[in-house]
Amino acid sequence: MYLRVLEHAATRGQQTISSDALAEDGGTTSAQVRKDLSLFGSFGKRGRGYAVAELVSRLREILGLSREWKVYIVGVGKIGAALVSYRGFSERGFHVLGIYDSNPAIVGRVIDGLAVRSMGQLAHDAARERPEIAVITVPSEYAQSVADRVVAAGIDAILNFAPVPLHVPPRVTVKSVNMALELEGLAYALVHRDAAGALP
Amino acid sequence: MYLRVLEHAATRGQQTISSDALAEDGGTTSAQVRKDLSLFGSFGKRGRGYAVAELVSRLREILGLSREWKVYIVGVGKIGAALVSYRGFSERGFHVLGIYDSNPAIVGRVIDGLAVRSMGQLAHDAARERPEIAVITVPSEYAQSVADRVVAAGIDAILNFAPVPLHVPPRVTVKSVNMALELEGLAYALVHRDAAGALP
DNA sequence: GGATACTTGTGAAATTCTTCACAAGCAATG
DNA sequence: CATTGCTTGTGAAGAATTTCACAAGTATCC
Repeated sequence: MYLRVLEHAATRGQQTISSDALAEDGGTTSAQVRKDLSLFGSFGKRGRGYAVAELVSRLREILGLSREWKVYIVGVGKIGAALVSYRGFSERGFHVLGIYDSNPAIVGRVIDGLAVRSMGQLAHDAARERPEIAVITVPSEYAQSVADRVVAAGIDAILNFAPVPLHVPPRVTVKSVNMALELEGLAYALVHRDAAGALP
Repeated sequence: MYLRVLEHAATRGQQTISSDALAEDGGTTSAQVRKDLSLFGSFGKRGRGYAVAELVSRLREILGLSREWKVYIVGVGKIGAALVSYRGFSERGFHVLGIYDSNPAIVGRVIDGLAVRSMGQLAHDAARERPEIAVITVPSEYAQSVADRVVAAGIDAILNFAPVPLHVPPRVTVKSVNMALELEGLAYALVHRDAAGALP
């Protein structure tokens, strides 16, 4: 998130930025900013703040964004298809090079220049292309079994859009995006907004 | 998340569930489950566990899911369009009744039975239809100004898909879904998986 | 009906995260 | 070159969250 704020500051031609300004734009506090950054090193100058360009490249390095990542998208429903051409991925060096679906009516269809491959090919393709990340956008009921296949294919990172927790071996990292859950959080906030001590 | 696990258990015909089983399926610990639920009351029976059906309805009530919520989607790009017909929303009582875009080439197009309305209509429509929630799926650079318009239209809850923090008055609740950020978290995990003390 | 096996709810302890607050460094100013 | 105004980095304090651990309640079995 800091990286995003910093990049925005850079496009405005800003040379330096204080922890206070970074906090303001990022929706946190200056102490938090300084503590967070101090985890990785000492990037600022007292009295001046942080050099925007330098901090951007440091953060890119730390986050692992100074290289390309190969991504498979599994599940070509509405969401999956939308993600294939999502700017936000390619902008950050995430390169989608394979998309998969189990539905024969969808296999072969071309989306954004990429032909949908059949699930059966996944293990074989992965052995050759060695993608690091799989995005799972299949219905909840299939999410776990798809995750198992992805893991078996040697992929160690999963971005899960299904609203169920996935069980994977410890070498695999899973991050989940759960839109319905967030909406439910909003419903909760709306119902309890007047009540004292609402859940954060 | 508990609700989802419970509903799954219910479809299997399960009558009761222990905090241990709930934790296992939900990816947490039994103590956490009990503490979480105890915040809202005492729903279990010692020696038995929780009655699945009862806990489901209690959680639905607590989360504010025992009613319908009216939702506007603002920004009909790939993601926005995909969300219009996203099952996960309607299944939970979130009813999309208006979709908006500023692009005249898109306004009027029908998606899933719903005509895209122009941004200019938003305030007027909202005064009549009184939606509770707005989903913002516009490019980052417009997200804040769209949020301002949504807030001005009297909507108090925002689900933000743009990868920037939104600044809103305190009466408004914002939840963000940040797919690119999660992917970056995966990249970080991959880069640091062998290093000791990786970021959680 | 007593023994056994489970399981909750919850204080207390442990851990993690956030905020405070200030010494120390840098830049601008006169 | 001293003075003033900012700003970082970081120990220490404070707050929040998670885990531990166990008394007490429930069901089952013989």
